[in-house]
Amino acid sequence: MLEPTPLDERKQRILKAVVSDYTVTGVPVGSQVLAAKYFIALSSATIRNELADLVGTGYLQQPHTSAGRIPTDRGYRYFVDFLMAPEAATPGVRRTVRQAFESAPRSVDGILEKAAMVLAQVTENVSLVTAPEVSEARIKHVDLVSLEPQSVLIILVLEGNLIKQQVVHLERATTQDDLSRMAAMLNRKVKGQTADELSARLAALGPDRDEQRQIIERMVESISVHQAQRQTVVLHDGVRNLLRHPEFVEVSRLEELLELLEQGAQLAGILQQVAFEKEVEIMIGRENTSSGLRECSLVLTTYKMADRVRGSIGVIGPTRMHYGQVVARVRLVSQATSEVLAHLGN
Amino acid sequence: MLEPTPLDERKQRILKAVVSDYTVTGVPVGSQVLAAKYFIALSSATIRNELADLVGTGYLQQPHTSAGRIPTDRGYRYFVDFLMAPEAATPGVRRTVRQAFESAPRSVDGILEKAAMVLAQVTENVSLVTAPEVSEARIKHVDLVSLEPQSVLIILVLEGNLIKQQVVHLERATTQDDLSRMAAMLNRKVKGQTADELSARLAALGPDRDEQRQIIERMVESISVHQAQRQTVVLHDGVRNLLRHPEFVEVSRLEELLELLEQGAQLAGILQQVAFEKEVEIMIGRENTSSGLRECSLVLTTYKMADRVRGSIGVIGPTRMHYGQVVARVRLVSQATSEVLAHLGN
DNA sequence: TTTAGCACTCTCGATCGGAGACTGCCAAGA
DNA sequence: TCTTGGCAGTCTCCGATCGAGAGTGCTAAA
Repeated sequence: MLEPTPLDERKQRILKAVVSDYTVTGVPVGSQVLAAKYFIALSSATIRNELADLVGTGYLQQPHTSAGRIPTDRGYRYFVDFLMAPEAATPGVRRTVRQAFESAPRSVDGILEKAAMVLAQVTENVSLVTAPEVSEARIKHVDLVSLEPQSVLIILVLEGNLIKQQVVHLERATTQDDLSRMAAMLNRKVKGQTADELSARLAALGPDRDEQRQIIERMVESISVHQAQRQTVVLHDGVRNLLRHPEFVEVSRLEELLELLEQGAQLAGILQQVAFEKEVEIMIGRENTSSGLRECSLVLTTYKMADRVRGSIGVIGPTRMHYGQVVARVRLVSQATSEVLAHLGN
Repeated sequence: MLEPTPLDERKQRILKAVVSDYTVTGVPVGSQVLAAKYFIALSSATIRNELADLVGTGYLQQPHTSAGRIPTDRGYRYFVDFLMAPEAATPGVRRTVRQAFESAPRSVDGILEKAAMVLAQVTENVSLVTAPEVSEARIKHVDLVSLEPQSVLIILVLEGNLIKQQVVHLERATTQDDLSRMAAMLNRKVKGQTADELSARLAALGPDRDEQRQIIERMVESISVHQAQRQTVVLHDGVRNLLRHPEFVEVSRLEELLELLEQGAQLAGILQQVAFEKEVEIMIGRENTSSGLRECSLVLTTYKMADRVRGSIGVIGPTRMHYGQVVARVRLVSQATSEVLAHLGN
């Protein structure tokens, strides 16, 4: 890692111009283009000198000797940290997002799916959405349904109207009437508790009351962090958008990325760790530990749901992306999603 | 469409050899290769004559004058209808499938997801799975949960332990106690009925009993055909497999296909109409109405669940695929899926 | 009906060369 | 000291050319 080299104002303007031009055209940008489009007062020779410096300090690179310059990961990082102008989503985009949610089904899953869809659409990249983290969510309602004599379906309604289900096997046959009574009792006992609280109380309960204990254990399991992590679903949409980017003409890159998307677990890990601190987190190229993301950037943020519950939402695209615009749109969709989720019950 | 030309036995053998060789190598197969590998008794010149005939009758085509022959859609169709030897899945594949389901979560969605995953894996193509068609499924249990004073969550457990949920808004505020009483009553009334029966009885009920009527209406809606069709989810997996096939090096084809997969509705239509008659339905190339499937083949069948309920499962791949093997594996996964679904409640 | 022989066609890959785009460096000018 | 014009050098890209290789269709003989 190079130590942070301070950039004087002109170098900053040149770096900014290179990033801006390159993200739009996709072509390495040369000194003449810069002089003509962005720095009429300067000659191309002067800009060449500056460009050589920026290459030396690691902000830019040349694909080959006689080509223009393109940003390095470091150059993009400097750009997003210091140079990027804040952008606002255009009215057209706002309308698209609003309309998308209008046709969303009134369920958490349905809304998140719509969010993934519209985010992919407006950013023209692949969108990612994790299911909400529920280990701290309070339980709102429990229901027990007899499937077979010794087999019970547990239905949990959590804060934010999120529904979890789990099948449990009992040692003794139990009728639906028994189950209904048990459900009524459980509702009195567990309502308003979180999984953590429940599991603490469970430990204090002792080994008696077999069926009930078994059921509560399974309830805890189905909403605990461990479980959630193991099978966290990462929704994604918009893979077709990637095909339009010239950086994916060689199929091998696409293949790595697809594998990452289809297996999900590794991505889930990245999404869970990240993005709970800053408002929007950007990870550029090799900053990602995953080798499949070597030439991709992630723009991530979170969405909220019933205050305590939340998940991650964002996009993944080539490092050469219009960061300002993507950030604005990711933020917009995240806010809209939170809002729609908040109104779910009304 | 050419009228069906009868093929003598030697032409059949040659067509079969061309299809077999081409599906493995991916290279147009010439008269010399055929003579050497499949017809030692014949000279290449004889085979050339036969090949010319097969081109004339539309079973084969030449990419260009000096290339070997490849099957046309018609050639593939003849092959799968009359020439294809039945194959059985290998023990290795059987084991893979069995193991995949062992780690599946005990829910319909989870099992179908696993099915899509393992089918993509063993066929090395894109797998497709529709959600089960539930309009004829009997209702097993109803539960009503108060989300907000005027907002109720309906939870329906159907035959096969399939869970449907729906949010409904009431005109009057209703407490959870009221809802629980109503649920108990509904359970007595609607248990064992199908959506169709329920909707018929609803019509006879008259306009009184507002809340209850509203709730039943929504129940019917959430499991009726129309609703199901509108939002039938088509699971798919294994897009990365396509990248390995040389027919998808040009990205435009991939793009069309991805769009079809990501929007889903059109595919859902194809999957629903098809494959309820024969055991395994094969659609080859231009037999598909969708332009995105011009150069693809579908191999589809159904899976069962609680007898009445069923959905479609299959794969989509390039027309040049090993049909015998794919058919065997699609059938295997479909059977395994049905079996696992049948044991869901035990 | 089958086969050997042969001329012909087309693709594919390698090679080559020129146009174009930029650069780096140098020396002169502000 | 910074800037600039000039210029030689380098590299990619594109199109043309060419030869090898593969495979065919046709013809005439078996």
